[in-house]
Amino acid sequence: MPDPVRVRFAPSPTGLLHIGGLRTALTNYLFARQAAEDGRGGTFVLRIEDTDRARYVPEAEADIRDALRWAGLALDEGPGLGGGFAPYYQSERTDLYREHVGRLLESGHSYIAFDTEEELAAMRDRLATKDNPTPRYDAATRGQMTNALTLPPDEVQRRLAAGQEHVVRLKVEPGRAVQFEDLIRGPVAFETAEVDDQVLLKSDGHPTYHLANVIDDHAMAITHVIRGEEWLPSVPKHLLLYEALGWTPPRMAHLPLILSPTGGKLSKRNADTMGIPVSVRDYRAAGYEPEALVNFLALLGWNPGTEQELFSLAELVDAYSIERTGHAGAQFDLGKLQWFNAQHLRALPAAEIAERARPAVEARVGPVEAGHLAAVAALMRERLTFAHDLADAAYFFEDPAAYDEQGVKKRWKDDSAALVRAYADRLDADAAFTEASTEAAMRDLAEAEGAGFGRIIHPVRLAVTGTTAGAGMFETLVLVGREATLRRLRRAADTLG
RNA sequence: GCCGCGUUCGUCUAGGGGUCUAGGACGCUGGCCUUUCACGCCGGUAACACGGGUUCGAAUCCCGUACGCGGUACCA
Repeated sequence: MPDPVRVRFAPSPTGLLHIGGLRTALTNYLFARQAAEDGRGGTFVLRIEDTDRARYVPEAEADIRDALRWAGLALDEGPGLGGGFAPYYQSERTDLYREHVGRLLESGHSYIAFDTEEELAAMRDRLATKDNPTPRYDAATRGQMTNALTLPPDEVQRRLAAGQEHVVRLKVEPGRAVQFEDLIRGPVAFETAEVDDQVLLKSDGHPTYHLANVIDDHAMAITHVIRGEEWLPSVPKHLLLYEALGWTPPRMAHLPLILSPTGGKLSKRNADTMGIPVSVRDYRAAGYEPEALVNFLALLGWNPGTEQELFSLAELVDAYSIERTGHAGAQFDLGKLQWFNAQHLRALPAAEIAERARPAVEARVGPVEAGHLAAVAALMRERLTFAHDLADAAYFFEDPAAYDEQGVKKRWKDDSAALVRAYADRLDADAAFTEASTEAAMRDLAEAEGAGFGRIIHPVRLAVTGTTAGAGMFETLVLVGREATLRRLRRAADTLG
């Protein structure tokens, strides 16, 4: 019986959670949930990889949690959530890393190095050529550096006793092939000659990503490592570490990257110039529904093999299979995300759309009554891309402040004022004021005046809503209400002449 | 430069030797519906990077080239 499935999302708290990070989290979440449904365990762990104190941003963790919660990705284990593998902050696991570094030092799999940053830079400068612009610290060069492999043992001891700053490096022996089976890409192979003597323990005493990651994944019984493709090149380092520590590595899956709409890296700067949000917080602020973002992200680089495109999170859990993930980077298409947004939005109950639209609507027209707002949402749902688009239909709550210029030019004729006034008079006598009665009133008027229906309905819409577009005219009138309709009709007749 | 990973409509993708005159979705577009705008429905546009090979047969397998992306840090 295989070990119960445990996966982790291990962000570094260096800034706001990225769209790419959310995708990684989502994939891990789906993998865990599906395993859980199949009775194979399925624990989704959050681990905070705060080993880079220089880039540490205190607010980042809260942002990450907010983003996950908003997206509906519930955690099973992590800081503050319990689980038997605490602490979940790497900054609190330093002793564990030091202990294992001690083992690696003893077994000869790693060594101490004293080179300063300047010395490393000097080495690279000295060794760099046109054909080899970035020389590595590895078997070929370490003999020229200042480390426990080149210094006499007593000198090493003397320096350590004197408190000289140092790092611990992984001793990588060339001449071996390291390979593994990626869940998404299949067999991937590397030569150890291409792997550098990676720093494992930094001079500030903190581990690097590679060390902490391997130790924690093992210590936390992680069975599947699912992360972005940018990590693929560091897999051999990790595999060598697992081997040196005598551990069985977890299964690994490297997700294709999310690219900018033009194919490049979806960096913050890059995205900004294209008007694309990059942090989850920005998507939220822009009015994207979490269901839509999740659906869109899931389908970026993955498909169910059927023609279904609209998925809820629960449906994704059932349909997901990591083997069906594509291998190539996927360009981000904001237009398609917006389509997903419209689809998910209109699938919501009217009352829910109303509540999601409420902040934007109230910012525009002040407090609105829930029932009325829901009725407006029900009428307008098919015309919305974002919930906040409902605020554009402010005429349901207040008289139009202006009339669409183009619309007036096109629809407001010489006889419009008279017809609108006449229609107002008829509605004045219409006590019922229903969709049927208001429509009948207009048809009667059209017939009595010998005017085309369009001669009346368009000016009426302009008068009542200030625009030329919108839902059914009579449904709109009923929602606007009798008093407001009459007032607007007469006012438009006066002001537009 | 080197290493790794990729490459089907503009974009997301289906497809894994014959069923591919390459399917779906977004976008764009023609029409229908509707005396508004949308929605919906019907239609159109548009792709197997290139060159060799294997095979009776290749979008699918192999090799090479080109191009793209990632990595090449005491960042993750």
